[in-house]
Amino acid sequence: MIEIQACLICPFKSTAAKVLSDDELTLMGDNCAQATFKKSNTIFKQGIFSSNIVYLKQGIVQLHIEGPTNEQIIKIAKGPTYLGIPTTLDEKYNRYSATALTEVHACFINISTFKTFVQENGQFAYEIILDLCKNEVNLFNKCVNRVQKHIRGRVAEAILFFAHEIYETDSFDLPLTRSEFGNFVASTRETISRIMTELHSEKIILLKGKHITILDSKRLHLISRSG
DNA sequence: GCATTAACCACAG
DNA sequence: CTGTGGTTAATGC
Repeated sequence: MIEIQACLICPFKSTAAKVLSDDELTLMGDNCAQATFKKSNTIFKQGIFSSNIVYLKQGIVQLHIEGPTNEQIIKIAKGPTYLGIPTTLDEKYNRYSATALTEVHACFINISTFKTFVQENGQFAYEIILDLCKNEVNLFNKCVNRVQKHIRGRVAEAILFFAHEIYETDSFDLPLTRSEFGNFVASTRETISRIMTELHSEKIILLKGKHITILDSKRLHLISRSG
C-alpha cells in the first residue's frame, strides 16, 4: 500500500530532516511515498534503475550484493536510517539490493527534491554528510575485521552486533538463516552451525534454533577481539 | 612432517 | 533449513 506522507508530523524524522523548515518538510511530503514490506520482500534490487532515495522508518533490512561467487550481505540496518543514498545519488542503477528482514515501513523520496535540499540547505547537507561519514568508517572497520579475524571472532562479533546495535538486548531471535549468517560474516552455513553449537556447549551463548541468549558476554567479547 | 583451520560434499532429520 | 561427519587444501610450527 502506498500513501502520501505527511513528513511534517512524522515521528521518525532523520536527524537531517529535523533541520528542515516547515515549508521544506511539506515539500518533502508532497514528493515522498511510504510503502510497507513484509519480511523477505525486496525493497530495491541490484541492477534495477534507481529513482528514489529510500528512507527506512521502521524495521530491519539487509543490504546485499551478488558477488562473483556468492551473495554477500554487506550490512544489516535498523530504522530509522537512510538506506540507499550512495546507490541512488551517484548511480543510474542500484549497485546493491535491500531486502526486508522484518516488516518494514519505508519512504521513497523523489531524488530531485532531495538534491534541492542538499544544495540549498547547508545544515541538512551537513547532517547527511555526517551520516555517510559514520557509515564509511564503520564499513572500513567491518572490512578489516572480515579479512583479518578468524570465523570464531567474526561470529562472536556478529552476535554482539545483533545484541547491541539491532535488538539492544542480550536475548533475541536471529533474523537470518544459518546460510545467510554465513553470507554476512563471509563463511558457510556448515561452519556457522559448528561455531554456534560450540559456543552453546561452552556456555557462552544459549542456543535454541534461531533464538540466542548471551550468557557470558565477557568471553564473547574476548573471542570477538582476539579473532 | 604434523597440526590446525575452514571450505566443500554428502547424507539425514 | 540445519546439524554432523568425512575429506581436503592451505597455512603455520
